[in-house]
Amino acid sequence: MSKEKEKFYITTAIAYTSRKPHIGNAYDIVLADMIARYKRMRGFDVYFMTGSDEHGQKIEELANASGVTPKEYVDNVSGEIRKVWDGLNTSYDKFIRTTDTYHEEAVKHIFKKLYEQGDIYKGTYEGKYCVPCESFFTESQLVDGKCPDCGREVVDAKEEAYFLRLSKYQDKLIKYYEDNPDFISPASRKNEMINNFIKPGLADLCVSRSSFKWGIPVDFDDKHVIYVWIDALSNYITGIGYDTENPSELYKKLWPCDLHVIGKDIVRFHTIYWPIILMALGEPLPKHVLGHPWVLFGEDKMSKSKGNVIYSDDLTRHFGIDAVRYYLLSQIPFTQDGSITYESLINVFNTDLANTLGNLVNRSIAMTNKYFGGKVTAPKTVNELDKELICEAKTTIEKYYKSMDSYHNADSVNTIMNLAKRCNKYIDETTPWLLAKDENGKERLNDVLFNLLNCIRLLAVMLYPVIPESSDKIMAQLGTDIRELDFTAQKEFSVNEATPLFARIDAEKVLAEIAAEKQIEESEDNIVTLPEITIDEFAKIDLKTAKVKDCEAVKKAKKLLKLTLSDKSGKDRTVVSGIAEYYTPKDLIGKTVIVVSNLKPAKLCGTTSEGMILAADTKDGIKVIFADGIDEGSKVR
RNA sequence: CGCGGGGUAGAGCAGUUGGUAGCUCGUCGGGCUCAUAACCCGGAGGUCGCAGGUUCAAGUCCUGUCCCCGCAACCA
Repeated sequence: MSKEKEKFYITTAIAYTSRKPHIGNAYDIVLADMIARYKRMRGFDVYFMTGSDEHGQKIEELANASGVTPKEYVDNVSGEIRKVWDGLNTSYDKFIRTTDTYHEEAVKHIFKKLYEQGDIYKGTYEGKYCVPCESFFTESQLVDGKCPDCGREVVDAKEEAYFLRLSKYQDKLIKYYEDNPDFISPASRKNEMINNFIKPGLADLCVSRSSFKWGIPVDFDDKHVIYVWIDALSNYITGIGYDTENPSELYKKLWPCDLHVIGKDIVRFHTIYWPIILMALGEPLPKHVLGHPWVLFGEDKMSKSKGNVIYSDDLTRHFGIDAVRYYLLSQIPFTQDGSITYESLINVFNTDLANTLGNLVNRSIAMTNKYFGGKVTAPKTVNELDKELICEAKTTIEKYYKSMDSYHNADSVNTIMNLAKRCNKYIDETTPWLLAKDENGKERLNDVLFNLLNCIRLLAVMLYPVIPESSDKIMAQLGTDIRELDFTAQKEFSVNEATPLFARIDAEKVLAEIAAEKQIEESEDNIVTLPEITIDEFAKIDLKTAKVKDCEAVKKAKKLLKLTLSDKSGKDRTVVSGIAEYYTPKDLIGKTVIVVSNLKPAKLCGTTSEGMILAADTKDGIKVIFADGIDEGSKVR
């Protein structure tokens, strides 16, 4: 307990408050939590910060759509984020919100300082502008040189905006990379940054917007709000009391940050923009950025529109917090994307937690109670089998330190579980139940059980960062609180009653439960009630039957089919529909469908669509509504 | 030729600087009974996407090629 504890400042990315985070978003903080708990265990004075990113156009739009103010909107979602983080038993010290007053003030000061010293300058943002849509587009966003939203002509336009001079710091940044080879991990991400962004030359970054209001205003030019880069990234310093004039004691103690834990999609912002902002401020750079992969659902990226989103509270309700943490921390690879499914989670839970670990703890403690009334003492002799076990325990600890220190979380867990398996094997090798039957076996039996319990103690300690609650339970059952990772630290055990840690999960039963829940949810989703409309409003929609004369896939598009429809009006109608995943052209030709014929034409992937055909969203995908046998061109109402 | 990631046992993954191909689950067979139908041992199963090249030696380096997945485009 020295006063000179080394500090360790760790952060997660701050979560965007557009909607409730799913399990993939939560991976970020669970991973950071494991590292934070580990570092505390190793005696560091840890400061662990997370939070929510609450500004931007999208929030403004979402708030409008749900009829609340942006602040009300983000208050709600930020609360949800905290609930999810807490529901995963994460041990953060501070939760920052970018709408916190101190943050907003500090960001204004940062922006102003950078402007005054010339690192931010006022320039013009040039692009293509669609007047009716009031939107800017880049050349690459245009479809056939026209507005991607409405298909109309766009004009060259300029808008005032503030820019951050990145180019000025380019060489310094490269030098920092060279001097600090460990700055970015995994290493592959670093090459990506250098090759794709730095080498081609850094373009100055637009750091303000005037197209929306929900942001921190530029205090010397109130037409503009500060865009996400400077706002969100600055949280890492404002959250610990940075300000351009009088940074806090906490800031002086903690900065530079030891580790930013972030997703691979934002590595660029944290390894290029963020260091440059800091260089411009004259502050030291973070020591390490860890860009972790994504958690996919099965093969797919989780997304609301795909309907494959998994939320951590659903998972913890069924399987417990530690099961979810264990899965994330043991099954997601270091560099490439990992995947989660209910089946795989149940499988890992049963084999690792219930069978290997839970059963080991249970059988060992049960035997100690049964044969010795719960008390065993350190052995006086050590035989070959014991030596092997103890040796394995020692190398496990070394490997554990090594993989944890390089943030290879899954490797660490794997290493620990191997020791648990070794313990199970030790039981087989030493056959305690036979020793118990032999009057002369008592002393040997004591030794065996002590060695076992002591290894289990080491397991519990090492697993603490992964499954803190279960780790504490194991320690409680062992009746010890000695947390040194040293085999000799423990001299005797007086264990408590053995109660199962993880009850095996009946996969079929639980999967059926989940499926049932999901169905209820979906039917609730389908009952979404839209505002009432009058019959006159309905009459504005011109629905007609039409025959599919021809159909082909739209080139360059995965989801689109181009249909040529005949409705007796004398003129064929082209409709593009996003059903290519469910229908082939052959399925549709000759069929009669219902078409919304007075829908405003739109251009999709270069093809103009003059209407839309009716189809139902079902849990098995999209089903076109056919009207075979009805004369084409009939009015539908 | 839009950008990026990947193709290693049935499934999911490791394979550091090139030197006899590993792990988990599953599967088949055996053992044990302290324990949560758990635990332990053994077997089967891979020409490391394909084709060339460099090398005494390539999953590992180089070239070409095929396929898959993200992003972008797109769900009228």
